[in-house]
Amino acid sequence: MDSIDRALLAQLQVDATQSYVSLGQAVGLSAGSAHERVRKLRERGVIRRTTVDVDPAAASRGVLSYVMLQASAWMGDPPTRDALADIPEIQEAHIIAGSASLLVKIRTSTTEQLQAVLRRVFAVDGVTGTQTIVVLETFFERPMYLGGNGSS
Amino acid sequence: MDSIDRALLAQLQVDATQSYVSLGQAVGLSAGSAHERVRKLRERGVIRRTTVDVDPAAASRGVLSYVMLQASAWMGDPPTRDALADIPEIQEAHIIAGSASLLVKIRTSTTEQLQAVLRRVFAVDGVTGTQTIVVLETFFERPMYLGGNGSS
DNA sequence: ATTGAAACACTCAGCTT
DNA sequence: AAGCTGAGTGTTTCAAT
Repeated sequence: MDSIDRALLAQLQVDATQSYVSLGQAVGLSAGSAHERVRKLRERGVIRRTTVDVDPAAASRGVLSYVMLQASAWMGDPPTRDALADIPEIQEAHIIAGSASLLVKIRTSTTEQLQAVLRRVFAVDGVTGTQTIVVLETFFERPMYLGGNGSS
Repeated sequence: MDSIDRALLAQLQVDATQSYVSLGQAVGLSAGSAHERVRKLRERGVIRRTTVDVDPAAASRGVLSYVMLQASAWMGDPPTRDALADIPEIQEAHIIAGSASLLVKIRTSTTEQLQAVLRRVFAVDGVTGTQTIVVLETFFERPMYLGGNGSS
């Protein structure tokens, strides 16, 4: 992971459809070398996948909320994980430090559907309470920053 | 936006590198027709961009936190937006309903660097308080669910 | 890391349903 | 309007340097 790899990642974050010729130009490498580096980044799992960023509103997922879950016991185990993963509207699930135990990110089409999802969340073993944060407007959502310090 | 478009989006979310031949096979269309539909999805902004999913740990961004900001005044305006956007470690910023005013997602390499970012956040005009949630472990982060109901 | 060549995929125009 | 087909172009991919 040197500065060229980071530059390649930054380029791909912005546009993963560009050719290896333009990728190479952007980082000062031939197309073949750029290709080889990207191949290795994929192989090593630094690049997890190439994906498409879908507009939530266009996909009828205009309601975004974050829900903090209180738990009666330790919930950092596979059964909890799987129970949450079974709820498709949950996009992220994290174990957190602080007064709650878990934080989940939920996207639904309406607040009615959010309510239905919350009902399912409440039914997950160990969940004793929820605190819901509804997003009114998203300022921005962007790729992870790769600049600044980088080791290895 | 019919069921074929949704199937195409679901396919691309999982793997945006696949050929239009395989995309077409997955949804029962020729490569040319699949291509034409994807082109229109991009044109209409349903597909915002094709990007690469980078492993945060590999990119020295292993510390994930969510910070809720209390505000002394309305912060839903461009100056606030821009001030937050100027902090590269902030990956998302949302206006929220509830006791706080804003929610931001921050990725840093260390908790020390998180502290430095929080100092910058506190310096943003109108911010009167912060509540930080540090993620201990991420269960999962996955693409937005596109199934279920879909209109238009 | 580069080069060059072969294989492959994308792209577009014209045609059909 | 939407899908199919086929030819031409550009890109990926790989072996040799």
